Amino acid sequence: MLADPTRRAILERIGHAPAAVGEIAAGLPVSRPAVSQHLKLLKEAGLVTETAAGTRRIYRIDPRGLGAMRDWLDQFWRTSLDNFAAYAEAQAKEEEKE
Amino acid sequence: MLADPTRRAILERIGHAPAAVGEIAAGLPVSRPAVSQHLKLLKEAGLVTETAAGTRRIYRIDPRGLGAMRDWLDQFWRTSLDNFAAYAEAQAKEEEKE
DNA sequence: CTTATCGGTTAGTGATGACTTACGGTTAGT
DNA sequence: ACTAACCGTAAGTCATCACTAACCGATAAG
Repeated sequence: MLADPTRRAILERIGHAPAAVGEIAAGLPVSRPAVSQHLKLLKEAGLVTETAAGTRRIYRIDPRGLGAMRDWLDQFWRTSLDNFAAYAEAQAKEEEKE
Repeated sequence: MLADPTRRAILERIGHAPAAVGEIAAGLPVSRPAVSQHLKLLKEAGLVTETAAGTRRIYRIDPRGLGAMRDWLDQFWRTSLDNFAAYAEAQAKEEEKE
């Protein structure tokens, strides 16, 4: 998902300020349909929302999706730290025996 | 990077407890060399550390790399929220004019 | 109604990358 | 030394995905 550089660029672009598809594509070395396809995936992933404004579609960051991803990583980070600490402690006791 | 399911599975595996390559591969539907290749990338990405133990190589989560990634996402999340709020406010003032 | 702008969709192509098989190197045990 | 266990690497294959070109629908302006 966030592996693609173009997709990250798009996210940072509309993370800075909401923008239409054409505007985003103008600042990137790819065509407009490519951006459109990325936005479709980002919308399905819940990272982006779309609002119609005339013929233009304004895309914005969806704080909920981004927050959820943050929470997930945060959770994983914490449990990993806990297990890391637990193992370090167990290791210390093991060496104490010898 | 974290786009690949196998890679996420490996991370969660050794996030739970340190493990050798063969042990990790045994719990996954892929071959041992595949796991080895993933671990190479994860090590280069700073998400994992390797320690030799006889013929076995024990892999662990590297809290620094994982924390860095967490911080990056956290930073991005916060600035996006700020810009989101700023635009909402500007929008409110704009409507106030009309 | 006609024209222009804006954007989503489809089909096809090229590149990236995940995987397996085969091989070689290193350490532990006998 | 010989054998076995464990692992990294190289080469090749196959699927996935990002991209472009072409097309069509919808809205705005004249």
